[in-house]
Parts: sequence; C-alpha cells; structure tokens
Amino acid sequence: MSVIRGARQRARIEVTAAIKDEARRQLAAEGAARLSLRAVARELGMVSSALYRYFPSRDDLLTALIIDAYNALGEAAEAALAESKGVPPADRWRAVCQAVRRWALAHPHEYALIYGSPVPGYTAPRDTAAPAARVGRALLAVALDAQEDGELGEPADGPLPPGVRTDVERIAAELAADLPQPVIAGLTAAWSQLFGLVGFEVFGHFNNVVEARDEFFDHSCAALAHQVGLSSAHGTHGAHGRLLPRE
Amino acid sequence: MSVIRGARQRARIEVTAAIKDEARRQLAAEGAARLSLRAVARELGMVSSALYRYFPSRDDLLTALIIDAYNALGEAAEAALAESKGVPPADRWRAVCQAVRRWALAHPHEYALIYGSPVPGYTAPRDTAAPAARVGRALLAVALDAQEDGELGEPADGPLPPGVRTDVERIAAELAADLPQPVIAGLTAAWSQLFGLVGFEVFGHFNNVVEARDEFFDHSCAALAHQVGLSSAHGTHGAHGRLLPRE
DNA sequence: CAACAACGTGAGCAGTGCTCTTGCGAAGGC
DNA sequence: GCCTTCGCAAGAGCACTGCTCACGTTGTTG
Repeated sequence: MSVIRGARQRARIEVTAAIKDEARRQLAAEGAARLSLRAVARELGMVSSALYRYFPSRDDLLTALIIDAYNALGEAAEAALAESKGVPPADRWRAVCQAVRRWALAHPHEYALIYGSPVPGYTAPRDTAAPAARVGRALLAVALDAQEDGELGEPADGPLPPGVRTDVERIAAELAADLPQPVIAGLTAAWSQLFGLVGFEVFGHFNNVVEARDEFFDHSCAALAHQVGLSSAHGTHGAHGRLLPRE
Repeated sequence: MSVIRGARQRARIEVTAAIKDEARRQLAAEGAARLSLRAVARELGMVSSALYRYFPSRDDLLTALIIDAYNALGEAAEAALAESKGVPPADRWRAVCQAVRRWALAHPHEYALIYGSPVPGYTAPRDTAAPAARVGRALLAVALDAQEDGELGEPADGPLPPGVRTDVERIAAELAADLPQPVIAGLTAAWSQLFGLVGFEVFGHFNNVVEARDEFFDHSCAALAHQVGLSSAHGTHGAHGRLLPRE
C-alpha cells in the first residue's frame, strides 16, 4: 500500500505534485479565473493534452487546489490552537480567529477559491467536506477545552427554536461534543460570522470604512467569543501583543 | 438634459438595457464565469463585435451588472426597513436581515457576483461604492430610529481600541450618525457578520450542518441585534410569522 | 445638401478547454 | 529473454471565447 511500486508510480506522483504546484503559483498570482491548463503545461515544458493524464478536467485540478487550500487553512488554525494551549479561552479563541485571518490575507486568491463564489459546477465534491470542517473543529476545540477547565459560561440568548435544537443535537452527536446546546448554536453562528469579517477584509468591503483592521478584527472576535460563552479575563482585552505578534 | 434627443439616443438606451437584461438572464442561469458576450449577442440577434459599441469590455458589462445587483439588494433592504416602521427595533433589524437573505437566496449568482470572489481585475471601480453602501445604511437606520425612540441600549463590550475609535468617529461624521461609539463599532461588525451568515447559506457551507436555515438565521440575527444594542422585546422572539411570511 | 459621427457587419487574431489518433518505452507474464 | 499490454507524451484539430479592425450604412447636425 504505502510501498512505492516502481519508477512509474513515483514519476506520476512527482508530476502530479509539479502540476499542482505550478497551478497554485498561477492561482496565487492571477486568481482562479485566469488559471489556464495550457499555461500550466507550457510552464512545465509539456503539451497541454498530456496534462489530462493527471487531471481529467480543469475543474478537477481546481478541486485538488480547493482541498489543499482547506487543509492549509485548517493547519494554520490547528497550529494556533496548539500553540495557545493554557491561555484563557477568550484569548485562545482570538488566536485561532487571527490565524484564519492571517492565512486569508496572505493567500487571498486561495481564500477566494474556498470561501468566495463556488466556481466549479456550483456543487462541491464530497472530498472537500472533511478538510473544510477543520477550522470549525478548531473553534469547537476551544470551547471543549474551556468547558473542561470550567471556564465556559452559557450565552444568555433566548431559548433555541425547535428546528435549531434538533440541528444542534445532531451536531453534538456527530462531533461527540458534550457542550450546552446554546454554546453549539452560538459556535455555529460565530463560525460563519468569522468568515464574514475575514471575507469583508480580504475582498475589500472594508475599504474606506475600517482602517484599523487589526484592532477592529480583534475587538470583534472578542465579542464573538463572548457570544459563544467564552468568559474573557478582564484587562487582557486590548493587549494582544504577546499572543499575536504583528506579522 | 433629460429631453430625449432623437431616435438614435433612444435606441441606444433600449439596446443597452436589452444587453444588460440578457446578460442578467445568463448570469442568473449559469453564473458569472459562464457569461459570454458572444452568447448575449447571439441571443439578441446581433454580431458580437456590435456589442462593443455599448460596453468596452466584458468586465465593464459585469461592472454594470454588479451595480445593478447592489441596487437591487439595497432596495430590498430599504423596502423591509420602510415596511417595518413602528415595530420594535430588534424585530426591524431581523426584518432587514431577512430581506437581505431572501434576496440572496433568490439571486444566488448575482449575490456571488457582489459578495463572492471579486472577479474583474481584483479592484472594484469607484461607481460601486455608493450602491454597495445601501444595505449598511439600512441597518444603520434601524439603530438611528431606535435611538430616537429611546430604545437603544449600549452594548456592554470592552472599551474600544484607539484605532477603532478614530474609524468610528470618521464613520459617524460621514454618515451624520449621532450614535454611541460602541454601537457604530458593533454595527460595522454585525454588518459584515450578516454577510457571513448569508454567504455560508448561499454558498452551501451549511450543508449537512444547519438544516433549519430559517430558524437558525433568525435566531442568529436576534443575537446580532443584541450585539448592536437593540433591545429585544421578550416573547416575540420565535414568532416571526406575521413579520416575515414564508415566501 | 454635405460632412460627420454613430452604428452594424464580417473577417480575423490569439487564446482557451478538451478529444482523438499516433507512436514510444517501460512493466509484467510466458 | 521475448512479447504483449498498458501508461504516457505528442500533435492535430474542434468549438468556443474576448477583442480588434477595416468596411459600408444611416441618422444627426452644421
């Protein structure tokens, strides 16, 4: 299984990786719309038709890049989660959010590929589901660890509508997350709202509106943490110097 | 100025409108990526090159559609604002949010055009700024009216970071909005977070996660209203039957 | 009426995704 | 060791795209 069969399969793996690398380069430079199979092949010194031995279509290449992007973003979030072990839950939350934001700002076209308009066919393949869930799982882990340490309050929202309750119960069962129902609901909302904040910044909707991007994002994330039920230690509110070094 | 000069100018206006209509049709049917100048010209019974007398390039056509989409969404939000005059501020807030969501779900490709990945050139023209601001202004109007009626509380967030304060002061001056600073900050965040919620639903990120979309969105919007400082009347929480008829 | 500008036409260029046939060289069974 | 099979690259080609340009036609205006 994991044994390398021969020179042929090894070459195939290498060429596939080279194609993805070059495609990612063009994606980062020009955006998904400008990504061209022929240009990738040209840069790699092969004929365009040869590329179809590795990816059945342009959309399949894009799908591969989508999965890679989800994984890269997920890794960034998980790294922030691991590094912030031990700090107060609200600060951990902000650390994970900032990691997501930083990755998005550093890779705007890849971010647009996964959280912008769904371009290939308008239906995401099944393979993207698991990588796409990694950021959400990282956010959830913050809440889980906070609960373990007894630092998780319950958000004082109104009662959950019945449909939301069944959704929340299913989510709790799937992820084996033994959290209060309002926390899971708040977490789901905060998850999407985080990408609202990040998307607005990356896509330029904050131009001429918000200039102090760093501070505004951090402040808004603190509010999100509160909404989820993560108690914030007073005083550490504006001091994100140690935890989140600038660049 | 407003007098119609002759048959020629009248024809120009009509043809321009016909091109935009057909383009909008193809946009709604297939998405921005599949929109083809030649197909539009073909459908209109003219030669593709003739189309360049009206729009200098494909991107210019798309820009026109973007402005139209911003205006259509803005009108939907403003209509909800006008219709909900007199109801409690939190309910008004939810009504405007639901209007935005409904328009987005009804016009997913147009929504993707304006709030998805920025496709043309990666820099939005200046003409889009004013139409793009209409939804934000509608949300702001809810807070302004609430303040007039003395129904605006102050969100109990931490103190605003200094950079955010200057941003907020500039926004308050530009829009002549005499609101508490934390309200403006919360409003800006809620504005972007609203599009996080809507975008996740339209783009399918809630698939297999949230099924009770209507209830979840309404519940989350109530939380957003609270974050802004709009006091919600208890009891009307889950009853969105009268205010927001299903379809 | 004549000059001009706006407009529609068709050919053409460079580029795209994708298919198909052809030939070559490595992998594996006898 | 030979031979068959299969994976792979090459090249031609199809249908399509955005866009340009020279050419007539036609409404507008001095």
